[in-house]
Amino acid sequence: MTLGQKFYNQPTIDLAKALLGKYLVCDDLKGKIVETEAYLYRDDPGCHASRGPTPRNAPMFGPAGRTYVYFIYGMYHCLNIVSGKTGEGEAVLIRALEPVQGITLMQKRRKTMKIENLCNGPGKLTQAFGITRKHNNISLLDGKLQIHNSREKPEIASGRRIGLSAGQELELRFFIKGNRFVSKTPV
DNA sequence: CCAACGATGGTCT
DNA sequence: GACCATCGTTGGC
Repeated sequence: MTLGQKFYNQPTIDLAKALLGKYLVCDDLKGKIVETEAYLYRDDPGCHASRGPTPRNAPMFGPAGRTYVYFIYGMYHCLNIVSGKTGEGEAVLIRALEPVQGITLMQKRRKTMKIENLCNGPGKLTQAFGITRKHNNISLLDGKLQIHNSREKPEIASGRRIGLSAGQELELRFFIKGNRFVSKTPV
C-alpha cells in the first residue's frame, strides 16, 4: 500500500529511519530500502540546500513527499525524498535497496548478475531502476515512483554520511543492522 | 583484500 | 575553473 502525505510530513531524521524496511516501487521493479541519509536545513553544510535555493536544488524547497533527483559526477543520479516543511530545504537520500522484484531487468541495466551489486549504492540503485532527471520533482503519492508500506520494524544503526566534504561529523546515515545490501559497513 | 585513480558533465562562482 | 551526497578498474599486497 502506498504511503500518504502524513508519512512524509514527519521530521526528516524520523523519516530517514521510518523509510528503512519500506519498499521503493517503480513499474515492475521493487526494492526494500535498507540505507538512507538525512540532509537538514539548519547547521548542515553538507546539504545541497544549505546555501539557499538554486535551479538544481529547487525541489528540496518544495513540499514533502516529492522527489529530488540530481546528476552527479557526470555519470550518476541520486534519488532523494523531499522532507521537512515547504521552504526549508530538507531531504532524505536513498542510499541502498535490497532487490525484491524485477531482478532480471536490474541485472541487465547494471551489467552484472551479482544481486548484492545491483542496488547497494545511490548511483547503482537509480541505474537499476532507470531513475533519471525525468523523475525529478514528481510526487511519490500518485506517480510512477512510489513508496509502499511494510510491517517490518528493522533494527536501525547509524553512522557518518558518505562522500561529503562538509558536514561529515554528523551521524545522519541510517541503515538496517546486518543487512548485506547496505553500501558500506558501519564506521 | 585494499587504496588510489580516472571517467565525465552539470552546476555554481 | 573548481567542485561534486559515485563507481569500476587497476595494481599493490
